[in-house]
Amino acid sequence: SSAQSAFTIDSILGLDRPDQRTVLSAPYRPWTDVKPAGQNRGVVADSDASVDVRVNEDSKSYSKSPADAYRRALNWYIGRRPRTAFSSFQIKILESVFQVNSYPGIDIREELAKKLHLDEDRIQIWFQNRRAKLKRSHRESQFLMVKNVLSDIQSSRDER
Amino acid sequence: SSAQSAFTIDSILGLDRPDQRTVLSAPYRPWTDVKPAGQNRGVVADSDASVDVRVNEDSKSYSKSPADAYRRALNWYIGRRPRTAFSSFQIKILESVFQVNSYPGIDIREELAKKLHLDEDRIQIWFQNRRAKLKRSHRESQFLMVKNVLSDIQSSRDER
DNA sequence: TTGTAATCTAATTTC
DNA sequence: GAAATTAGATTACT
Repeated sequence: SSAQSAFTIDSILGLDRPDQRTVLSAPYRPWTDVKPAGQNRGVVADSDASVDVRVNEDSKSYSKSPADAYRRALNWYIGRRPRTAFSSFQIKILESVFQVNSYPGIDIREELAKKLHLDEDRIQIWFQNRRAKLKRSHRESQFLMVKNVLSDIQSSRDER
Repeated sequence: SSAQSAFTIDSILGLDRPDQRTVLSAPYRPWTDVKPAGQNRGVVADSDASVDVRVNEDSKSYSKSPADAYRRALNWYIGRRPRTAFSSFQIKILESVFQVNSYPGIDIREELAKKLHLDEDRIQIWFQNRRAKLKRSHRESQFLMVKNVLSDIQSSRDER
């Protein structure tokens, strides 16, 4: 029964419309949310209430060239979340939790979020990236070990 | 409690689920647990049945470096299928079909698999993920609409 | 330039 | 099959 024949590649290629994607799948940006009166441009994630003092900006003056401003505005328009800058205190806590549990469940993530004044989403992303980093470094060291073993074999062979 | 997976290989090896063993012992880091010799996986079976050699003509060429080989070996050990990289042609076809039918039956999936040189499983997973993506975007746009209505109400109230 | 937050999506798990 | 999550790869910001 050729119910399938309706979907040959050729026929499908015929009705190819380039810009249906934009209509169909708008970017998913939940943080574009209701902040009634406020600037939610806050970018830097945490606020008060903690030991955390993130003062010293060093003296890195960022170039505020029109090009940069334009790029930033474009990114905002495109919808990328402003990069979160974790405080050293927040990172210390996250790292110490990561030591004992690299896969914190929702409960732990929520608790961390509350105590560090971060969104739970930020916590989750942080752990994802942290695991990727650890895995990367582990992979590289393993690779180096293999490489060294191989070169050892090579050199011991050369000695003969 | 963990009566769920009583005698799976993973549970015996302690590779079960992260949250269950964090308290008990070392952190759960699957990629660290590599034990070279092969008694770890009961199901090794045949060699390359799922190695996924599907490098497509117009997709990015993959480097065959030792590091990559090692990564693939790791993935095999851990038991996760190597990530499939669909070619732009394949995606174009899949998207086109998705426009017309988001729930293709087995017959359509098989036909796609054959014509795109993919496993039918990959097709099915692709449609599942694609539906999830579409659902997310719908949720988001609905939310934006509500948000706009609310802010309209707010501003019209401010005008008084 | 480097490190890493953010994004996208294929694959997995649980229900 | 949906929902939630993880992994892998990449992008882009500082």
